[in-house]
Amino acid sequence: MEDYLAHAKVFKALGDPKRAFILNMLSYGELCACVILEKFDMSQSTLSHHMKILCDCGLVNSRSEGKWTYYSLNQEAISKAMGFFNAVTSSKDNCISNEGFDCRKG
Amino acid sequence: MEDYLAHAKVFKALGDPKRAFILNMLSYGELCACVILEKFDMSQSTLSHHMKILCDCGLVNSRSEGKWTYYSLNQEAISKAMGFFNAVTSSKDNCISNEGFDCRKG
DNA sequence: CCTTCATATCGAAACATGTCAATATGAAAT
DNA sequence: ATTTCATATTGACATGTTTCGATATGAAGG
Repeated sequence: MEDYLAHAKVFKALGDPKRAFILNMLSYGELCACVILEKFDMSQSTLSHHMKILCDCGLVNSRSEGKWTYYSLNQEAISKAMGFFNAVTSSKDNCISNEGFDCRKG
Repeated sequence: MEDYLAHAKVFKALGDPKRAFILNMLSYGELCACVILEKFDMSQSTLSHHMKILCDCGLVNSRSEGKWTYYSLNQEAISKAMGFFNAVTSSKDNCISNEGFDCRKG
């Protein structure tokens, strides 16, 4: 279940449309917080809070340069999240079937 | 931004480790609610609530058969969620660069 | 019909989240 | 040194989520 905690933390972060949108913005390259802020109708403190959540779950990296903070994607974390979906969609032909799970047989 | 609402709804659903685990259980095939319930330390009403969230976001289909309810994955919804990650990770070489986003040039 | 069983819904309590204004921090410029 | 600017943190409030026990629904079996 611990695997699922890490995955769930990433999905929880993306569970807010604004954060999902920010992730997409960052797919075009590193961005300064002030630029991201311009695209939204939200306070500076709220954006800072959202960026912290994206960083804490590992999806986004931050880097300070003078007064500015730059954010970028962490491709490895994104690959891990995709791995969850791959595991879910991959064929399970070699695995134990669901017959053991059938409630009419218990 | 509407795209992100749909995506965010799916991610929000997976933002709970129990629901992420249930999705993985379903990757092995269709399951009866009563069987899922056995794997968790939660009340029946709580499981019903979680299954509703997984169904409402489209990730899971449900089917009634007599007294039982069977749940299964909706592969299309899963593909769409993967599409979000693909969009984020794919090369953006042909797109507008981030130069227009640079806070030092405004 | 009445009971039993599986699931859904309701109502309430505890907890988490999103948001803002105010304030703190820390770097750059004057 | 002082001010200014970008960002982070704090505290407070409204809203949403998770959870349970209790109750409702609806199918199957006596």
